[in-house]
Amino acid sequence: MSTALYEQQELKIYNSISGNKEIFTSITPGRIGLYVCGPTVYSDVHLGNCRTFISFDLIFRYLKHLGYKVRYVRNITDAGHLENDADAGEDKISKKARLEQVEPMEVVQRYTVGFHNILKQFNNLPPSIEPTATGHIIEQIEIIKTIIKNGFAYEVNGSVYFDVVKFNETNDYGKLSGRNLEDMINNSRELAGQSEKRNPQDFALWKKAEPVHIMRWPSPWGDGFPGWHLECTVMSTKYLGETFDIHGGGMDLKFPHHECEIAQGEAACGKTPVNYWMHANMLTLNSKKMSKSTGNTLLPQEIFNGDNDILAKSFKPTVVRFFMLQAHYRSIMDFSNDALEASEKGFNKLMEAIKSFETITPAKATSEEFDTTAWKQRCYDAMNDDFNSPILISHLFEAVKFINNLKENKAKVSTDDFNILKNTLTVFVFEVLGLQATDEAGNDLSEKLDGAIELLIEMRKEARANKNFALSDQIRDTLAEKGIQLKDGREGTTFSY
RNA sequence: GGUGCCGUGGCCGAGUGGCUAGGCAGUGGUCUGCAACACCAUCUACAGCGGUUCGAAUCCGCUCGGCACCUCCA
Repeated sequence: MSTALYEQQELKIYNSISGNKEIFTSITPGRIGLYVCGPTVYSDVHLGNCRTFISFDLIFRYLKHLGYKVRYVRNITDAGHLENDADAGEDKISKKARLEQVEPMEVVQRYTVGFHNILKQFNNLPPSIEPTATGHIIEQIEIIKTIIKNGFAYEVNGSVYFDVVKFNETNDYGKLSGRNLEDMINNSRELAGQSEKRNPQDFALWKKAEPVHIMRWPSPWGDGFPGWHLECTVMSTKYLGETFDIHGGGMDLKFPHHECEIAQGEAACGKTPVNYWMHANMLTLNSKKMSKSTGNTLLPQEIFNGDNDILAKSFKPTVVRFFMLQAHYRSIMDFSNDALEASEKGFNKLMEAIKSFETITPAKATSEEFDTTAWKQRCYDAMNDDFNSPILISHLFEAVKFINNLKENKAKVSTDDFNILKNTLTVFVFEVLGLQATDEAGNDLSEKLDGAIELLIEMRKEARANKNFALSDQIRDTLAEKGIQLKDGREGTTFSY
């Protein structure tokens, strides 16, 4: 009988609502409900968006690795996300559809497919359930009715608003974002009397659809569409329960989005919806938040193609992923070409070490310099400390150094330790961090190319044997120009591209 | 204006009271026909000022600089 890892490990998670690292306990032993706010599919995802989803993919992967059965729900927002202020704004999807003269669902489809495609390239695992807002209109209407019945919402002119002031009398609006309602009211920029809301802090649960609005559904309050904050409450409740384990999302969603979710959940169900709130920090470009509205963005495709002025070359998705995992998910991370190039070299070093496992023959005992069991535990300790992937990676590089010493016969490893080392490193690199070896293309074309390169290496070897260095250098340099690098080693010449 | 976060060596980025983070770059070596690659070794640090302490990058205060949220945002 094998014991699940989670029973042996004490996992600590930084809970945004308490501001502390807390020992994680799931509601149901061995099972975890995880909800992460997904994208609004009205345009291409940029690299900043991707960072959040990569952060939570790491978390999802590690929880699974620990042996938890994780139900990971991540929504697709395909309606209800307003462009601007909740009163005057237009639905983002509707706007895009209107501008491009297509059906809203064409917009949704195009960017949903694009989103999936990009995340797949980053080797993100798909969530267990990926529900859409438009697929849950009925549930949203039902929960609005409940909130109204409980006295926390009111209807005005075909729209329904959440009554924040009323809610705050019995509950605490602002506990997640560390605000209090009085301050918010006092510091509100909004002018009184301009709105049909009772208070500027009130937010829409249901919006009346103006005649021009193409996305509309019938409701007890007339034709309209649901408010943005509501879908997450509805879908998390439906698939994970009224209280579930972990809710994640980008830091910028903390307020108002997640604050509103707490309010909605408490107003509808009378209990707090989430035990652990997790917020992934932003990716910056020129030390400013990557954000579509300011145009300060980078698209993943631009990096994969090297098609952007700030990039000196292209980078593989897995290298970008590695780059991101070298920072902690709660830290702001700055993007730059130099930083990415540095990560790429480190990444290659890591992969080379993994490849060289094949060339290592275990000995009777392990050199004293490396304590394999302790090393393995340090790897787990790092991840158990609020998913500290940078520390994990630093430990992986300790192993890399040891492996290189083994390769050079400067150290020895026992069979048992070798297996621990190999399994642990492989599991953390591929399963937990979700990295991918870049040269496992393995398709027909690459096999043919490899054959051709092998031939050139053979010819160069002959030339060198005959001291025809002009020819040997020509072969090496011409291949280098094509991006194929020859590496002369003790056991002969290898190559990479 | 309100609230919160941050400032670590040439670059990226961990660490929150005493123990080398790590990667990249640099330097020195090994290897090589030369080189590249690779590997080994290794240097440079905690924004400034003051305080608490036997001891502070780490705690407290002030100053300077930057960022985020308060409006759509991952």
